[in-house]
Amino acid sequence: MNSAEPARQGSLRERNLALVARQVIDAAEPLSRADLAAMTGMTRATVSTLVDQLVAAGILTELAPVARSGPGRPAVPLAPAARTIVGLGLEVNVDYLGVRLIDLTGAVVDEIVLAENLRGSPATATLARLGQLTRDIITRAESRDMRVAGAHLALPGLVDTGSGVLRIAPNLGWSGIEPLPLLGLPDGLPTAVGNEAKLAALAQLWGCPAARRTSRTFLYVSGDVGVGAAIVIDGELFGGGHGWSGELGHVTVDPSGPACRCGANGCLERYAGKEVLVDGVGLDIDVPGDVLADRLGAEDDAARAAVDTAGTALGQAMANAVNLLDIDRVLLGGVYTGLVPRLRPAIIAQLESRVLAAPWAPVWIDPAPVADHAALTGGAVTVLRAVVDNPMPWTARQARTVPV
Amino acid sequence: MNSAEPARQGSLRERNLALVARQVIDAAEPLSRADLAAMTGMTRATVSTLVDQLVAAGILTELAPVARSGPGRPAVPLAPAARTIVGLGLEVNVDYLGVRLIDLTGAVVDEIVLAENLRGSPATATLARLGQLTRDIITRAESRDMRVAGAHLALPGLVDTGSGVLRIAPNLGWSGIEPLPLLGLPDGLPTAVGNEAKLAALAQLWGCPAARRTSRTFLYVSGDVGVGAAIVIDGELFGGGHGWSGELGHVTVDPSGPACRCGANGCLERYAGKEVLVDGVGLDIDVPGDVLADRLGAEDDAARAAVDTAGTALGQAMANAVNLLDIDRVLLGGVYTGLVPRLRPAIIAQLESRVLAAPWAPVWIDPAPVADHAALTGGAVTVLRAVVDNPMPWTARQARTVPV
DNA sequence: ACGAATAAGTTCATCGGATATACAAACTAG
DNA sequence: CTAGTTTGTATATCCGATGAACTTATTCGT
Repeated sequence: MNSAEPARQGSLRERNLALVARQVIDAAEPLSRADLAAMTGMTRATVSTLVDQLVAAGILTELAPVARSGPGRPAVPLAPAARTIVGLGLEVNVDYLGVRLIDLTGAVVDEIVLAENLRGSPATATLARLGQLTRDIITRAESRDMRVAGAHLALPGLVDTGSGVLRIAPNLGWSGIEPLPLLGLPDGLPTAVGNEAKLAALAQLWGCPAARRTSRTFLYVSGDVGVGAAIVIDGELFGGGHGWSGELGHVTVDPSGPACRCGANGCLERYAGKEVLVDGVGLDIDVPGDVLADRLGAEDDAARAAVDTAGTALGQAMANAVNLLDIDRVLLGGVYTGLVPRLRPAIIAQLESRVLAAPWAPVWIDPAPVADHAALTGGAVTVLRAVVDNPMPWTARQARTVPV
Repeated sequence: MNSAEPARQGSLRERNLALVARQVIDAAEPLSRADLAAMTGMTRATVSTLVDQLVAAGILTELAPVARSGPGRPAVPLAPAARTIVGLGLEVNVDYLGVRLIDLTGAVVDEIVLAENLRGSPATATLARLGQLTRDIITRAESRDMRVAGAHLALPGLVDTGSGVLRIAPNLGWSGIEPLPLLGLPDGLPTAVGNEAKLAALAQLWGCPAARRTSRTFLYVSGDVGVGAAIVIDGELFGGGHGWSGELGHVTVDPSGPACRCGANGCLERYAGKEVLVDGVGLDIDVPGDVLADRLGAEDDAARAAVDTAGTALGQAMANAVNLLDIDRVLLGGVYTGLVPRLRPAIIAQLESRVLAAPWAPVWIDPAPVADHAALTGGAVTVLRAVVDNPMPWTARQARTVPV
C-alpha cells in the first residue's frame, strides 16, 4: 500500500556509501579519497569515514601508494576488493549448464561449465545437478575466506521475476516450475531467477567499465534458437510489469508471414532465428556459433540470402523498437555476435528508412563485448550490484554469514 | 561527468517533504498528520513539522475538522491547497491553440482555447499570439495572489526536450525552431517544451487520483492525423534518449504496405491515422472527433471496414509494443477515445495471438479518461508535479516571485 | 454532568551524520 | 633543510529524525 519509503537518518549513510562504492568500482583507474571528495562534492572528512567503512566491509581496498607527479602528500589509491565478497551466476541453457563466481573487481574467481544437450531434460534432475555444482563452488570459496553474496539463475524462457516461477522455456521443454528450491542451495543464501537474455545484457555493462560510465542505455539483442532482447536504460534493466519485456523474437515482421511456434505468424524468429539461419546454409541446429558465422560469412548465394533476410527482418524489428523507445545503441549477442559486419548494412538500411528520428539520432550497431556465457556473468554481476548499491548490511557484521 | 549527487543533510527534508506532499495529493480523501505518520513510518512529530512547512509554502491546507466516528481528538484533514501555486499548460495543435491554468487540487482555474486551423501557420506569429494569451492569464492569476510555477508547451512533433528545439512538426509545417523564446514570457518563469502525446499521457495520470495510486504503468495511444504514443512507467514518462520515444505511428505494420509521408512504407499511420479513417467513410479531415466516431459507429460496410482495418493494424502495432515492454494497460485517446468499443475486438484478437505472454498477462484496453485537450492539462500538471516533487524552494520565501 | 478512555498533535532532549575548520602527515622543489 | 602543496584525520557545530512525555479535543459509560 505504501509505495515510497521515507528518508531516515540512516538513509544518508546508505546512499553515500553506495555512491562512493559505485564511483570507485566504475572508475577507470584507482581513485583517492580526495578524488572522491572532489567528484561527489562531499568533504574529505565525510568521504574518509565512508571509505573506512567500505574497506572494513571488504568492499574496497587501499592499494600501495604510488609516487606522484607533482608535490604534496601521495594519495592512497582505492580499488574494489578482490576475493572478499563474491557473487554466483548460474545458468541452464539448451546446450550447457554452468556456474560462475565473480568478485567485485569483475574477475572470474571460479567456474564450472558443462557443455551438453539439455533440450527436453528433466527439470528437477538438471537443476539438482546444477545445485550440486554450485554447492561445490560455494564450499571452495568459503574455504578461501570469501563471502558469497547470493546466486542468480538464468533461464531461457519467461520468468516471473516476482514469484520466481518459470512460466515456460520452450527450448528446454520446461514449464510451470519453481526452479530455485530445486537447486537445494544453503538456507539464507539470497537467490533469484531471471531471463537469460536480460542477464546477458547486464553482463555487457559490467564487462566494460568504460561502458558503465558512458553508454548506459542500449538495446541488447541476442540471437539463438529464439531471439531475445533486453532494454537497459541508464544502467538499469527495464523488465516491464512482470519481467517479460524484450520479446523481440515475436515482434511481427510480416502479418502474412510463415507460422511461428508461438501460434502467431510472421514473427522475427521465423526470419532471423538460429533455426532459419542454419537451414539456409544446410547446417545442423547444434552447430557452434563460430562455425555458423564462418559459413554465413562465405560468399555464396545461400549464405548471402540467409544473412540478407535475417538482417532486413532484424532491422525492421529494431526500427519498431527504436521508434518506440528512442534508444540509439544496439548490441548484438548470441549467434549474431560474429555476424555483425555482415548483418549491419541490411539493418542500417531498415533503420534509416523506418526510424522517424533517424536524421537526428543515428543508431549504433555493435557486437556485444561480453560473448562467452554472458548470462553467467550477468547473474553474478547482478548479485554484486546489489551489494554495491546497498553496502550498509556488509559494514555491520564481520561474520562470514550473509546478511539478510 | 559526475552523475549521482551525494545525499546531504538537506536531502532528507527535501525527500520527506516531497513524500508527504505526494501522499496528500494522491490520496483519495483528506489525510491527517497521524494518517501520514502511519503510512510513511515517520513519527508524528516529524510529519507535523513537514506538514507545517508545506502549509506555510501554500502546497497543503488544513480543512475544517470533521466529526469522528469513534472517541479521541478529531483529526485535522489535510488537502492540496487551492489557488495558491498554479501551473500553465500551453499547446499549439493543428486545429486549436490554448492555455490552461491548473492548481494543486487539479482544478482548472483559468483557460483560453481558440479553435482554428493552424496547418502551415507562421510559427513566430502563432507562438507570439499564444504568448500574449499566456501573459494575460498570468496577470489575472497574479492579481488573485496565485504564484505561477512555470509553463509547459505541448507541440505535435519531434521535440528535443534537452535543448528545447522543435525538430519537426509535420502537420503544422514547422521545423527547426526554438519555440520557447518566441512566446515572450516573463523572465524567470521556468518553461519547457514537450511532445503533445506525451503530455496528454501524463494528464491521464493526474486526471484520476485513483489511477495515480494503482495503474501507474501504461501505454497511451493517441490517434489524430498522426498516431502518437507515450510510455508511462510507474508514473514517470519514459522519453528515451532524446525524448523521441513513442513513435507508434511509424511502426511497420506491413513491410510491403503503402508509402507513408515519413519516407518509409507500411507504417501504422497508413492504416489507423485520421486521414485514412475519414477517407474510409467519406468525411473531411477537419471533422470533429465525435462526428467521426458517430459515423464510424454506424452499421454499414464502409464504417465496418475502416474500423476493422484500423483496429487490426493498431492491435498488431500494440502487440509489438507489449512484447517489447510488457505493459498490460493501454489507454486510447484522440479520435480513438470514442471508438474504443468498436476497435477493441480487433485489437484484442491481435494481442491474444501475437503477444507471447498473453496467457499470463492479459492486456486491458480502455478509453483515456481525460479527453478534452489533454495535453494542456498534461503540461500544467507537469509543472505542478515538479513543485510537489521538490517543495523545498517554495518553503523558503514568502515572496510571490518564482524560485529558481 | 463528570471522569475515564482514546486519539491527535506538540514539545523537548537525544542521537546520527554531514560540514567546516584546523591540524598532522608525506611528499617535491629549490 | 625549509617553504609549499596536497592528502588524510580530529573536533566542534549544525541539521533533521526520533522517542517519550505532555497537551488538547473528543466519545463513552455511569
